[in-house]
Amino acid sequence: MNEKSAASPTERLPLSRERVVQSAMAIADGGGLAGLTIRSLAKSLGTKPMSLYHYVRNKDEILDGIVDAVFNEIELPVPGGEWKAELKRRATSARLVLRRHPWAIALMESRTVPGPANLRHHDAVLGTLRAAGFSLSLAAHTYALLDAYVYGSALQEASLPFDGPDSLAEVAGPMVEMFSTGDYPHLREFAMQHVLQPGYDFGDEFDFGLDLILDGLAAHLPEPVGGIDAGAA
Amino acid sequence: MNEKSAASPTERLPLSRERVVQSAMAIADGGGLAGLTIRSLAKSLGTKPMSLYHYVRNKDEILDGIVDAVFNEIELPVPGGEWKAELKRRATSARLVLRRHPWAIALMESRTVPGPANLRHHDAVLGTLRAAGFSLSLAAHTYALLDAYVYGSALQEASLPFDGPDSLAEVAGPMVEMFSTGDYPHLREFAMQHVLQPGYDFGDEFDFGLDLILDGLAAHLPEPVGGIDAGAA
DNA sequence: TAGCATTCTCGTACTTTGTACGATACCTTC
DNA sequence: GAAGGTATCGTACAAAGTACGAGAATGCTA
Repeated sequence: MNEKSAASPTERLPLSRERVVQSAMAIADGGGLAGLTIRSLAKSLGTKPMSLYHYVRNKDEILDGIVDAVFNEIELPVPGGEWKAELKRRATSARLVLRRHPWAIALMESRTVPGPANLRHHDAVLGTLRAAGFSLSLAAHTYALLDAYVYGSALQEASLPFDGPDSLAEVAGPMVEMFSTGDYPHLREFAMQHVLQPGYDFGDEFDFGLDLILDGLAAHLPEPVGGIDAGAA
Repeated sequence: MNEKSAASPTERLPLSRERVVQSAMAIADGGGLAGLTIRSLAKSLGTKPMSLYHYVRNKDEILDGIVDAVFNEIELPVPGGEWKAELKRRATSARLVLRRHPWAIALMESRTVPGPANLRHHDAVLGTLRAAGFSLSLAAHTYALLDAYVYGSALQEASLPFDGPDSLAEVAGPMVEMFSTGDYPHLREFAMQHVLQPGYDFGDEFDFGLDLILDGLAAHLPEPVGGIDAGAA
């Protein structure tokens, strides 16, 4: 009865849809999507499972919520800025965000109703492209290409058996063993001579592709009229 | 006792790991990953849930199995062939396969132990690149870039709310409504003037990016010695 | 051919999960 | 303080993965 006022101030905050989503993200970050259950979520909020259903219709709505929260973390490009730099900044940011929340990738496929952050994001990218003189058609190509690359890169990184150059050593043993059978000669060469060499970091691959794509896109743009300040003269 | 011989020949086939995996794929194709349960799988095989556990350790092993089965459907590039054509063929094939089995994309992120078809696939791609004169480092870049693009494109297609130019009309209504608020002006323009125009097919975006990437890669290759049949003269 | 061992099948039951239903506690407004 | 909405949650059920171990089928040896 009166024990409510004695609890920590943190969990005395009233429940809200926002707190539910925030907590859900924290759980997914810590224990993956599998660790996110209504019960674990309720516990982390200091409440009981059924209380959450006052703020969300069902678990799917929570998933939609955390996906949109992820989009919210991605830096938006600024329409009117130098398009290459803007797109690179947002791509790099998106990739970092997805690395921080790898569970989001799997979710994106299943959530078909975009949230407001998602829409805002798309709008900003399209705005940047249009301001830089991209035709609608070229903007469509560009958007599809860049997004596919960013998401695909995130997907690759998420499915790597290691997590940066350090823990690479941990899987090196089994890897070498697997290739010792003589099958997969090229994979073997690739692993031994390149990936397992000191200094290799898969994360570095990202920039190569991103630059290649951006440069390729630039070649598709009509000549900038002025040539000094990127946009229009 | 004697009712066994009366059943249809189809379900009289002895159970096997292969049949389990095949059936699991069929279920996932038909009803998505959510429809694939041990119970539904057992029923489709004319048996009972626990019988499956003689052939697979657990459900995860089934998921690993169907992911590798998907890789098995992708056309391998032929090392020694014209690299651009080979890579394009395998990328196109991969994308078609992933469109046929969209559930595979979500799985790829979670499965970290590659199956034999997966390894064979990687080996063939690397072999093709090496035979074409790609350095290990450039091969790594290329592999990461192409795979990211293919998987990312598949991910995009899978999360589209529509499924080809036909059913696009179905979502046009809600789309237009959503944009009528005045937010998202660029998205609005994009939807109205481009995506919702007759003839637009998102599937066409794929080739643009693929060609851009392949052309960009070609520029990174050292000059081909002969110059007749490899790259550009 | 008889007996035994191995392989395969599956009935039962426990655990974890999402969530429906309805009761309780709380907080306002008169 | 009574009334009525708002927020919380106790209980319970259905669906799913799978542990356990019993029974049936099959093959192998003598």
